[in-house]
Amino acid sequence: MEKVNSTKVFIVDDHQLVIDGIQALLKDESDYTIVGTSQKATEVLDRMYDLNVDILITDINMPEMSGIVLTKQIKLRYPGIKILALSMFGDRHVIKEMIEAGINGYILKNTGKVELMEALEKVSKGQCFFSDEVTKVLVRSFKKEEEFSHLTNREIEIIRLIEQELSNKQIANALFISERTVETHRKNIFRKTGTQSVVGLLKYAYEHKLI
Amino acid sequence: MEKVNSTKVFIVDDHQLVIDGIQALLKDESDYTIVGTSQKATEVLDRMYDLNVDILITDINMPEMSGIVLTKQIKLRYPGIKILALSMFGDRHVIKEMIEAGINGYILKNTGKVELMEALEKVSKGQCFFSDEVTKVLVRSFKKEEEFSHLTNREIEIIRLIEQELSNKQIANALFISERTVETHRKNIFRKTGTQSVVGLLKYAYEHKLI
DNA sequence: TTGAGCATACCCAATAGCTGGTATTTTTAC
DNA sequence: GTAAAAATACCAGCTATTGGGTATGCTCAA
Repeated sequence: MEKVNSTKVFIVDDHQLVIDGIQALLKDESDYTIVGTSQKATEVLDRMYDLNVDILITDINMPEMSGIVLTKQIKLRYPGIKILALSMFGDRHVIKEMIEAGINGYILKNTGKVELMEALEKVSKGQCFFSDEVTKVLVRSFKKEEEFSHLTNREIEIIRLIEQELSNKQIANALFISERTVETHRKNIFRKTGTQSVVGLLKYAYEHKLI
Repeated sequence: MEKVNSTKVFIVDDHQLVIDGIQALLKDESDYTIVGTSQKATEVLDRMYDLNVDILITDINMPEMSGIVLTKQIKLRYPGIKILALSMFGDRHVIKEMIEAGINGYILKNTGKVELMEALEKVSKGQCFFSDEVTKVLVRSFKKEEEFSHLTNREIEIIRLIEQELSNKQIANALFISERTVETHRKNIFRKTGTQSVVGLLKYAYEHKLI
């Protein structure tokens, strides 16, 4: 199993089955050796110390510590480790944050073995790899670049107050502005986020981590 | 690979990686033969026809058709097929619905190979298998049985529709009841949950895993 | 210095949602 | 077989939200 020139891979995912799955997929690939796995992002940092890991495959949505935080920590303490993000979703903001955190690749869990191998190969060579869907999001994002959904600070502040169950009047009092102003902000918020109700807005806010 | 007495398994999951993973895990287990896989629940029904499947492993959260609907359909048309549900979450209501739909087992994706094998073994024998976490939910549910929030099924149904951003009128249309009835249900829901706005209600729903 | 973007503010009409009732018919449970 | 619980339905009135606008200072950058 251990091979001198093989790439050392470490897997972090809170779903053991995904870990086992990837492990099974890579078992026969002598180019890759899995040197460790973990269900908790929090314990990964210390385990990196003596393993000489080449590629860290990490889930993004994990309890306790997200893949984003983990990536930042890893890149800070072990800049040599390449990171391949593995996620259920191709959310624009998450992708953006992960890229800013310094990932080398981003694949979705609905991709298969072939793409995983391709991703590992590219990443191990120092190149980048993104799933088609992720690339699509990137391109779209690049084209419109915030154009339609750039919420101002004031708007985000108001979304948070809405989430606190304040009515327009209460928000107006809290911020020392007129109720009319709050109404205008709400209108702009709905327009920018493409939502039409508080419910939709809050789902948007949760998704985009505004709250 | 094909073995006469081996149990025939079919896997449905919208994440190809999970499929590949399970496939890899079962590759060396001669007791199980994977006779097919699919990323779309909608196409599974027809493919069951001549495969003589023993166990269907199905994800629950899938686009287009949920595992719940799929289970019901399968049980209707192929009552002999055993169904092992595979999910990210141990949501009380989903578990309940799946059990009502007739599943034989329910495991979480954060369980490993050992548990998967155990589950397959029990299910293939006609027994049931539930992950520890799922069992815990079942027991808790049995003990308190709605005690603290005793929302009725209808009420929960309505909460879910509210979460889907439907207005009272739309909910009324969707459920073939009068708008007045929906209003009454809403009143009762607010009273029972101790909330006063949709926002509060949804937070309550998320906390109590009603959604 | 001019224009874009932001925060502020107002008006009006229409719609939706909330409050606090009452009441009938099923269903379920004992 | 009866009583409780759930689901259904209606009314009236009130408040809040929404969507259509318009408009004024202010700041910052081209």
